[in-house]
Amino acid sequence: MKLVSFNINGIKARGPALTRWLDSFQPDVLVMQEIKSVDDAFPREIFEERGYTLETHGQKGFNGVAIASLLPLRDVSRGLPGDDDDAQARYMEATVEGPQHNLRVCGLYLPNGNPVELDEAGAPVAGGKYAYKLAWMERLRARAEALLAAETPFVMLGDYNIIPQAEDAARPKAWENDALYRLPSREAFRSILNLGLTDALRARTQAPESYTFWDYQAGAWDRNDGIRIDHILLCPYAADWLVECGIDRAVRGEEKPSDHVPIWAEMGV
DNA sequence: ATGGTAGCACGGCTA
Repeated sequence: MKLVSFNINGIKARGPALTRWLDSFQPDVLVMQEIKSVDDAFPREIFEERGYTLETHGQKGFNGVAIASLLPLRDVSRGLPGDDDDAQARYMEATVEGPQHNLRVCGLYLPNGNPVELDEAGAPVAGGKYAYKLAWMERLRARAEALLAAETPFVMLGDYNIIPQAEDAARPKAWENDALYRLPSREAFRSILNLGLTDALRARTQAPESYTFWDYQAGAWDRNDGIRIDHILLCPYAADWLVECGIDRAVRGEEKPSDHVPIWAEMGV
């Protein structure tokens, strides 16, 4: 089964590029981020004409996630547990019924967190975007812990907005104080990994320049000024089922691309 | 310190 995460940066603008990629790559399960659409305005025909089941969790203007699957989906849930007041559409889950195993697929769009607002003691300002990011990551950690405790095989994949290590950025120095890379952000990501999850890409390659995002600005793609922020994290069961993992970098050089590219995992489920 | 680009939706925020 080919499982993919792709931050498409706006479903209404991405139609042609997305359909070209869908027809060539033919993912079995696709989780999308930044659909930037309400559910009713999502052009479902892109997927339904190709035989996909589509589940969306949208909001107006920003954010929004979706799951498309050729395999049956059940028990779809929307929203990350832990804060009933969180109105941002950034998380959904569905169970994919594979021929051999069921897999809980958790699609996520982790908050960017910029600008970083700190008080005089250096603590994140309550109500600020950086505090929201860290709180969201703690909720994600708790969700992973709950799935592990239930022994539910799962994969958490999406746009994490986290650069895990220096080798995951072309210019790490430039990101030192950024919410995507500053130490507390990386520590929060590590604490999720340290539950026993596997970074699928790093389990299969140590290749340098394994980037998934290049800014539209300042010719970042032409200069290969990229960062690795889209990740596939596997629970121990899922890590055993991982066959291969890669990044479809060429998509970034095609016409009217997203600023992210797909990251995929071949899973023996 | 700013600007550089893109998306949604049509003004300004988000990234």
